Amino acid sequence: MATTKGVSEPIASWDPYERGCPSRDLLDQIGSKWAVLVLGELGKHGACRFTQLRQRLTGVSEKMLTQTLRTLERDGLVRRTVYPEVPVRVEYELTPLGQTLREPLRALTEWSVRHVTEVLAAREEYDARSENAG
Amino acid sequence: MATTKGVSEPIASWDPYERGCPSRDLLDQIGSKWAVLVLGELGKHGACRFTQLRQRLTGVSEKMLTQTLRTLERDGLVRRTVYPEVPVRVEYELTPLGQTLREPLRALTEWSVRHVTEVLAAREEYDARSENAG
DNA sequence: CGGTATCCACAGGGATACTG
DNA sequence: CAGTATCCCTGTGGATACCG
Repeated sequence: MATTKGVSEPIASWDPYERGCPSRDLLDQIGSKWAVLVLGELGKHGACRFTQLRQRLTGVSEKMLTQTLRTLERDGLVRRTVYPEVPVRVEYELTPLGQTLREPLRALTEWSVRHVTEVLAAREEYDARSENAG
Repeated sequence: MATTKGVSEPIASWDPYERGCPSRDLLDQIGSKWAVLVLGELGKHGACRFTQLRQRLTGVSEKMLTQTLRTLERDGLVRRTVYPEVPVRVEYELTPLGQTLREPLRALTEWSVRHVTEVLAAREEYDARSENAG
């Protein structure tokens, strides 16, 4: 799972609208389904354990939660701390870098909550028109 | 192709952290790879034609661009206007609802551009440590 | 020009079982 | 508790060809 390191890969551009641009890939990462939710949870509750996250993010599989946390840790957004107790305890929390993502992500989440009814209405109208035209 | 309309589906919750919540799905939609970029382009340049978008979003296939635009149109975020000329001209632009997404999305995009170097550095460090640790 | 239709490969992601 | 390993299926998304 070492993923491609790409340390010496030529960087075509820093414009996120260009393919192969690191910031476009990054944008894709942090905007991904579970990353948004994990980051949001850690932003709201502070340090969380694995099981807490799994319970709060209804429907996430262990595999995806682990995978998401590993990626976030690798990207320096989340810090993973192991407490060598028995049984072992592991806590996840936002790094300072991760903290800087709180506000943008919170804004996006709030948008989706505030405007979901409008979107739902738009869908119904679109579907209704498709039937008539269709 | 009518996708599930889900008009009468029971809504479990409006908390985006709950599975099956419409706002969580919506968050997933607007955060998706191409939707972010399409919305961003339309936010920057105003009305755009299909071919313009395809050229600016380097690497997007016609299929995905069409699919993304259809979803955004159905969600009421993008308006599609057909000018019955020969050859036909089609323009896409943000609706008022879509406009309200500009700022949150711009903030997120800016974040990824501003912090990409830190993330890249974090990855190298993480990978280096993984090698040492075996 | 601006799509739609079809085929196909592959990765994302779920379910389950097992381990330090 | 906090994962890892495995299997397997679906959806994503590319390539190609054709239509209004």
